Amino acid sequence: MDAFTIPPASPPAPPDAIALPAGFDPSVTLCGGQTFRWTACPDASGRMTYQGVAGDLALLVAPAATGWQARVASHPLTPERRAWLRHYFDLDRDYAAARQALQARLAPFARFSNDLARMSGLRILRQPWFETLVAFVISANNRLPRIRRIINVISRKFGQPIGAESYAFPSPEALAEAAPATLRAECGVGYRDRYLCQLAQRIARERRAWEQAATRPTAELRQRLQALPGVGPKVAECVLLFGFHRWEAFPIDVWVRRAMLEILPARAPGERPPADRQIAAAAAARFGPLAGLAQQCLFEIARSRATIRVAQGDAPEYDNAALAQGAVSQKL
DNA sequence: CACCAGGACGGCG
DNA sequence: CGCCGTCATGGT
Repeated sequence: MDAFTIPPASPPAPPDAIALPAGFDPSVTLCGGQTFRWTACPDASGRMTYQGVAGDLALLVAPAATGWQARVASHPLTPERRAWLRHYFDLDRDYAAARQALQARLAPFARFSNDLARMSGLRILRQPWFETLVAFVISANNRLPRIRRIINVISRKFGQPIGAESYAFPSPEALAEAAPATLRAECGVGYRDRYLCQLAQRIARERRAWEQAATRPTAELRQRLQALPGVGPKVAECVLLFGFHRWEAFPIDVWVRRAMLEILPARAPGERPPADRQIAAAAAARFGPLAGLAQQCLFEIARSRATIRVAQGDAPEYDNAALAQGAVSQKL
């Protein structure tokens, strides 16, 4: 037990719902880049609510008298399901303490330090690892809206129905039945079709070994993940963080790479941009066991900066040609 | 139309 | 090891 596993004080739990901690931000947590199974939709009175699937439960996150609450829309809320939801939302971790420590580590970087306040309601969900694995194989060279669509189509075609209009993500065995041509033509996974077939068949065949692997040290689990088809360094880190909840994992994608250029020591003009290995080392040194949370904050901050500028019709905020030559964009 | 996206893979020097 | 072209698909 470390300093970040102290149970936080939670609002009183209603009998038929889970109370989410004060300050919880469903928009950045459920509709950001870590899960692809939630959609925001206003209710009859215009208030924003969030519908999603977690495991084999259909959920509704809605505003309550004090903050947000999560209701199970598909099943009665038994004590077992309540415990499962507490685990899913990671309620036994003190995010206030983690955030405070992260704020201190980012204090030298004013722009991040300021934007970090907007991420105060971000939590790292504890998602089922097989779904996470498949989702982030699909995420490679892809965009968030299309990833969400693909995941939902796959669930509808191969997963168990939950209630009227929701579907659980398929088991490895169920997904292993899918033909590559079906995944490509009907689910839109593109060239990732054979990765997904091989992946599902292998996990189904090695299911017991993978349940054991979940208890192994991060370095070993990382190595096993990267040996899977379609799983490279970045996807492996995402599965470690979001599927196995290893907070020392630090996924480096285009957004995080751009953000970390601000944190790494300034380079001489013309010097090559840092390799991912160097970025990872810098992240481990600066963030340590908070690397995963730091990464998700940096990701959401960098991406929100871009969408704000796009919405304002401003020029692109990142000049990729300049970045390739080693120059940091002035607007970043 | 070109370019990009939560990259991975195979081939090459 | 590092680099580089390629890989579907859909949105700007």
